[in-house]
Amino acid sequence: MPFASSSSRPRFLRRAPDSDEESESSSSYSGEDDFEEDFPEEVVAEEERKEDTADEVAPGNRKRPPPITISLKKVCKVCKEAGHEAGFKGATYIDCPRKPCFLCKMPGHTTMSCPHRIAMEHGVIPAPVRNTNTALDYIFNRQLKAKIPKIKPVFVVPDQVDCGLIRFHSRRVTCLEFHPTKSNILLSGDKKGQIGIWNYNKQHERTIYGSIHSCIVNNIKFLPGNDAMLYTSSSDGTVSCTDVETGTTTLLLDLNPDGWNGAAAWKMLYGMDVNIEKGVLLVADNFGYLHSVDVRSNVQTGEPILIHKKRSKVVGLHCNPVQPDLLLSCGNDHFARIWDARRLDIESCLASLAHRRVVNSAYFSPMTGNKIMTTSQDNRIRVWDSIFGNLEYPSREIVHSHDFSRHLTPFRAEWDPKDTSESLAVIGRYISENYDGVALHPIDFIDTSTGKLVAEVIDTDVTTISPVNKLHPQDYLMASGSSRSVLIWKTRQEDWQTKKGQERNPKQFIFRTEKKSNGKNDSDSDGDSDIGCKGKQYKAKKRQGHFTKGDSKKS
DNA sequence: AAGAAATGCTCCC
DNA sequence: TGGGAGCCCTTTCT
Repeated sequence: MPFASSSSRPRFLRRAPDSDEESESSSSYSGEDDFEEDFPEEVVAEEERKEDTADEVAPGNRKRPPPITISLKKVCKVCKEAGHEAGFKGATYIDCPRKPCFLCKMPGHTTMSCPHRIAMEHGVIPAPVRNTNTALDYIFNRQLKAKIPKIKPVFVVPDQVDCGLIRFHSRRVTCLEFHPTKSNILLSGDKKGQIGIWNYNKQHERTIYGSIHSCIVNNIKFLPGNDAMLYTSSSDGTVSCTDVETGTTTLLLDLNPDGWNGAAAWKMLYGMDVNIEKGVLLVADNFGYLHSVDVRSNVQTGEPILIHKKRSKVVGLHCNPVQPDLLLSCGNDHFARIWDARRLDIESCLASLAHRRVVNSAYFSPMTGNKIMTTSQDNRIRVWDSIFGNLEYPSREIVHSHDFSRHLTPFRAEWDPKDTSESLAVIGRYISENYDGVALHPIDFIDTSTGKLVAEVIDTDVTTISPVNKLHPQDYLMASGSSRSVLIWKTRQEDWQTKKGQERNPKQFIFRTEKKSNGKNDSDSDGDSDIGCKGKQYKAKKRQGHFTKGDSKKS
């Protein structure tokens, strides 16, 4: 830095007793001389500036670049106060002690010492038990309880990467869907509006449709009985129907027919689901309204209906798998709501499930449709065990790190569609864990009936966060979207729980696509297939053959 | 290799 | 009731 030549050598240049390489790099600077001559006095240490500013600023209003301040004091980058530091130390993140716990959001402790982090049951908050003795309880006990399996099956967790397309998309992945009939086909949507189609058993059978949407694809859905067409909703305000084979697209709904009239007027479509009985596609927008499209005539039916707070985003819609007229919605007004689709108006809401923050997703359980699971930005997964019971409070709240970050696709806990006990859920984790010196973000499998963490799935090739995860409806595999990449995970073996330490099978392939900016093809050049940037230590460990997945993690 | 950008929700007035 | 500042574990590119 130019201060090196200024007449009075500032005292901060002296190497502090515990300082490291920072002052070295300062003095080695050989910057521009002009700058140095013109503004030598601008560069001052923080403490000195406080004393001198009055004299310096007063004479004239000479146009000057903003003063550069340099301090070697330890300053927390989170709360900006001195005396402590927060951030990564190696692969371990040190919390700012002045902020509430990053996991459970309660003050008085940090993430490391959070009781929910070390709890056996992964931080379940039991809800009060209420015996309401209503007619609904009677119906539940009489008609439904017997159908719920008593013995819990062994959970099967897809725990190792089988194959993947690194940087398949040009922006982060926002949604995933398996093809309903053609085995091995994965559909993926991204933030840019592109839709990827990939046969994950064949590395090179993949396509990107780039002109269906102009921004975030929020949903990809197939209609029962029609495996040729995919339906997509997007933040460009449209619903489209696309032929999987040809890519030809029909526009079904456009909420911005007059184009751009400013951000305040732009409508976006988030939640989407199909009411099979009625043959309608339901979509919800960022103004609190529900729209429906008849899928036989491909025209909009009825008027939009306000189902959440006006001008708030409705991010999720789900039709009950057993009773399609039962609709579940959720959104930015901190509520999840149950509706009778035959009578939709804001007064006829069957139940409003309150949350402390934005609700990212709300799903009925996949088989009986009798449970509800929601993911909220207050770092809690909530489960209601029976939609016929008392819905005032959830049956359980499971503390889990899936915070909001504007740079990430919102996390959504999803049911395992193959689990007959309707208790296994999958969700990506936001905060990292130090796995043998490498910070990784696992994909968590949670038994929602107990809150127990069944498995935390990692792969050393995946250093980025995986917010989008989809379990296959029939096969024991999972697709995940992590940054711009898509991956397929399979189970190591049937009884994976008992043979944890066994050797991994080699991956089929991880195909790394070209960097798009300069056209330089760096694939296969170095053999590294990291998809994140925290790779330094990881690469070093990998070269030494140091890293095995069975290793215990540090904590 | 440090820095900037992208950009959604909350809080506060 | 709304506009604007501010923001804790990102990821990518320069």
